Amino acid sequence: METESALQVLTGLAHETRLSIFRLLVEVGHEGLLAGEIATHLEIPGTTLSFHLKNMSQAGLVVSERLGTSIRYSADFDAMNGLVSYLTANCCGGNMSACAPRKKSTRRRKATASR
Amino acid sequence: METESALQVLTGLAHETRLSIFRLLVEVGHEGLLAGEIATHLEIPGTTLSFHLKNMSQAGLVVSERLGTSIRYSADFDAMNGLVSYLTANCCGGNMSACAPRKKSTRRRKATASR
DNA sequence: TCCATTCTTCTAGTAAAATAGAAATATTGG
DNA sequence: CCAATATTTCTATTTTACTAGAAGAATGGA
Repeated sequence: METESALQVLTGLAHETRLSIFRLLVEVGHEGLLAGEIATHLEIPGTTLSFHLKNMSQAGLVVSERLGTSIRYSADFDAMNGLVSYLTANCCGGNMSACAPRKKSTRRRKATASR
Repeated sequence: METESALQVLTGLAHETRLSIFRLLVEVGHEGLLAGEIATHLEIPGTTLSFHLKNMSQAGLVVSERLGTSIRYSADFDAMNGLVSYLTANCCGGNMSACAPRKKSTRRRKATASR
């Protein structure tokens, strides 16, 4: 995965509405939902939904199929799975074990709590 | 992980500069880099870097430690790992195997736009 | 063909995020 | 205490993203 597409996937999820859409589609599984069903479920206008679905579709987060006058959308896990590999590529200069979730005993949080 | 913090993590990575920062810190490993080293490496002004590091710090993507007049930043994988679980939570109504990379499915449902 | 559905694109207005200079802050050494 | 260094916060400006109404396009039925 290239930086460009990793950014698309991240941007495709980094919005409250789009994250809701994705998780909803993840929950229902491969059969997905019709655009209208998503709009009703999340209570957002169709035009707004369409804007986000286009974004997510280009990012590879969802796939669509037309069914009559409706369009069925479903989550595509491939983009998300690829993202994780991308984020940890060349982790710790090749020493992957250092990237494993650290144990609590060795974890160190920063002392200066910003915000 | 809650939706709010998942969004913070995603937003924390969904920007070209911040993604570069994160991957750079992932590569160098636990020892991290000083803020100034990051700025030099990525060729961005210190104020811009600081803006992004604050963002990422609040998202839990990086941790910092002061070393004299410098501040050392390093990647924290916990937030990213938690994100993946969050994204696939309740996947396919509990049928996790359905989330594995899929084969070409011809399954199809009747187009009823009810609800 | 004409019409009702369903969804998308167009468009313009609104909101949010990013940039970077100037000023401020924390630290250490003299 | 003062100066030098590294970084952050403040601020204004610019850029990008989101929203949603109106209009347009695809589909299937009568």
